[in-house]
Amino acid sequence: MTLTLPSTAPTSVAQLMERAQQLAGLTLGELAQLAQLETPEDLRRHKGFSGQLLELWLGASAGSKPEQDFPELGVELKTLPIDEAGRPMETTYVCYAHLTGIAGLTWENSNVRNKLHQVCWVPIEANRQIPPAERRVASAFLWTPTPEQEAALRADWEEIMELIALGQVESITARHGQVMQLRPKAADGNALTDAIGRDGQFIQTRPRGFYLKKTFTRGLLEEAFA
DNA sequence: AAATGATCATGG
DNA sequence: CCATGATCATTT
Repeated sequence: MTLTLPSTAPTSVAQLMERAQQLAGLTLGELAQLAQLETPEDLRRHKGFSGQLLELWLGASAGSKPEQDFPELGVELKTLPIDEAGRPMETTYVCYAHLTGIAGLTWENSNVRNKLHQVCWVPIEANRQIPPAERRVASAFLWTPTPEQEAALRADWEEIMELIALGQVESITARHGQVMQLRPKAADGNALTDAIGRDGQFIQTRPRGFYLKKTFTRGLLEEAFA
């Protein structure tokens, strides 16, 4: 059978995962060609290529929205670059971190929890030695945090958000958090945004985002393929 | 070698 | 600038 681009969003989680599973074993080059797209020689200036290609193949709504990729299904799509041993090569970006107006924000209504409540992970071979076009999509899997995983995510989120609320954002480094960290997330070092300063006043600082640490996503791969 | 901090492209 | 898609590249 011929693989064709979906014209509509999946209507069920099962259909989404079925679509994802059909992509396993194919290369990014093959998927790009079938979608009439060019595969970049390297991802240096095309960092979002893999993710956007998979969005297309799974029927995710295009564009940038602070919501899930499949809002009707409550599912977020994440590609996960893996090495030859099947381990994550990079941390995983979760979402932008608001640095002001966070009073009353709780884990339950946070963007992080919303995004990670249900994720369709699509591992992709990503060894730097393999040209993007030859990288293969691996077996996708659906994940919902276990109570233990959610507790760990929540603890990190609460620790980091409290520091932000207390005006300590500039003292937060990627070393904070056991499974999730806060790191710069911007076009360049000149980007600045409002944050709360040490004395409660507004300050300008580099925009930040939440990222899942590799040890965490490595665990997800292990439990999915154990 | 691994991890942290920095950066690239795109659309609204 | 915010937010999406992430990976790059310098520092440890």
